[in-house]
Amino acid sequence: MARHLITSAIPYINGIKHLGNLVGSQLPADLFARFQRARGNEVLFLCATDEHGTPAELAAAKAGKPVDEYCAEMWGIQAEIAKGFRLSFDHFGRSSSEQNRKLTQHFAGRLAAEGLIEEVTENQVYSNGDGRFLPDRYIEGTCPNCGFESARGDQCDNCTKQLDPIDLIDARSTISGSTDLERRETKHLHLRQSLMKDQLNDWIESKHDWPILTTSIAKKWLHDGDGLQDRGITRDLSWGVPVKKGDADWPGMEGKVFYVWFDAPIEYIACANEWTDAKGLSDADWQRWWRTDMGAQDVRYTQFMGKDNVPFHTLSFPVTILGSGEPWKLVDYIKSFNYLNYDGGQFSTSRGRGVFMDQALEILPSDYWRWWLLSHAPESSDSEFTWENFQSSVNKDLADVLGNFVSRVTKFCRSKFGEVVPDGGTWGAPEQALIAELTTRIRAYEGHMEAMEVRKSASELRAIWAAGNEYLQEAAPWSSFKTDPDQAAAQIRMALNLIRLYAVLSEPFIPDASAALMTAMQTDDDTWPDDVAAALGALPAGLGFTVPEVTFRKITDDEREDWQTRFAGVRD
RNA sequence: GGCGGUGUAGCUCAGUUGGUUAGAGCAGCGGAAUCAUAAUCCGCGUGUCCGGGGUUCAAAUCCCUGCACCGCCA
Repeated sequence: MARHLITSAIPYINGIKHLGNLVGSQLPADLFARFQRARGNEVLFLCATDEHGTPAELAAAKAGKPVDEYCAEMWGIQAEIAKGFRLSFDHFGRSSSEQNRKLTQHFAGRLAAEGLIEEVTENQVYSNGDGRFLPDRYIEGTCPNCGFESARGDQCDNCTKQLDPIDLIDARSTISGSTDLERRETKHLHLRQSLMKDQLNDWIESKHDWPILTTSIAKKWLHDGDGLQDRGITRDLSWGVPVKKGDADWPGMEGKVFYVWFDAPIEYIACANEWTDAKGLSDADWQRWWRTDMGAQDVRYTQFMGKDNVPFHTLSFPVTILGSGEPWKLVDYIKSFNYLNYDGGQFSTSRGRGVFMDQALEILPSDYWRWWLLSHAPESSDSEFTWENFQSSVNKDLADVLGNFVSRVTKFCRSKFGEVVPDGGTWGAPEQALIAELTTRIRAYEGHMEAMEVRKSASELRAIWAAGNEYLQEAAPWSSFKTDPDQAAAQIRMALNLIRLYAVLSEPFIPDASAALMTAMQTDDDTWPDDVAAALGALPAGLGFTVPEVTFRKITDDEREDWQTRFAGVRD
């Protein structure tokens, strides 16, 4: 039995994510996790919220709440929505956890001991009005170059000139508007990534089977310009993991915290510890997933993320892992995704453009979204969501091809044989041909799922559904019933078994519908069809079933038009 | 500005290391069937593979160049 450690990029805490975020990491990760579980493998699937940093502080301030309270609340909301989408995390953690605090400090201590951390004195802008240092992008003023009035501290959006915040005319804090700003010296820690450039390069170069998107982004950052740069890993903030060297204080770093990108990926590990703590398990139970000296040597670790997260996962986090000098599990495969666009433009969190996860669940059950998003996952390039495409895909694939198959089979059986798997008759050439085709297709499906070829998997699954309709058309039990009821019984018995088979195969994509079909067929036999012929005999003659309610309803033109206008505008 | 990505049928997209008449799903057209959520099944593609050069026996696929759209710039 293989062991799969699977993580999805952790979503930032300040608000509800849109469908583009969902399809770029959590959803395909869930697909893979569900598939591996269905194959009987051991899976630990983790995700969490990324909670630290200035945006969280500002969002909390805007909501009029203490930041920890705000984060706890938003975590609850995100966790609830994740459940709504049936994301099957073994644990949904928080980067602000005690476990992550300790582990982040531990890694910092190890990296310091390995000579990978450098203390650097910098000049940064301090706002007396806010009582804090301000990151460049929270400073605004008039551009000394072009006179643009709301140039940001790092760059003027009008003339694109790179700026130093101190050069801005009438510089002010965008947080409070205060103009009482000054330069202050402050000390920060830099992670010396550049020292590990060659090691990282060798590692990336060895990954021939990774998506080109992943390796090309990693190589760009490794080799662009002066090559991989060291990065500051601390900030003058209060909301974050306090800077410590393991358990020990870090002289000169009092009142500072680690920068989010340092502690966020460590949460992948800490999350496993949160999981064992929540379950009342021992440390050994999470370490066997994360420490190659404590049982993780046979673990295969796969990460899922959008392309914007690739640099952190291919370079920064590996520096933390490798640089620690300890036997932590390094990622084996990084599956990255391009962006999903919305109706001719980008999804926009700030402008409220597009469909957000909570809104999606308000208008349709999760299976509809899961199917469309996964079958259109932006794997090779950016892809696009349009309501027309969503409507036609969902109606055709789910309602017509799969849903109607279930309907026609169960209703025909009910009218001719009653709500029970009919007895009599035997398989002939059409059945053997069907088994042969399904065997070929199911093996292909498994291959694509194993390789995380999401779109290809969806397309193969759809073909497997269609094969049922093709078989019915050829067997025509409504016709054979008139002359040879036994033959019709064998044919419909086969068709009823196809429903169970489809439920098992489709579960990673559409878990709710799958469960409903299993219930309707009155079975809990979810054995994977390694032997297709045997799988098609799982429901024996005499077994009762119920005709399911409409498995997938259709999206009407009126609904589509309504949603189209509703989600084009601005979200409150 | 620098870097990167994308540009293939009306729509959404496949096209591995260059190699037979460039493919799938949807939409459209024609037919079959009537068990079913008017669903299903079968058949049907005269596409400047963004434009222009080049390499090659052979390019959607490699090189140069132009255009368009998009993203990133710590």
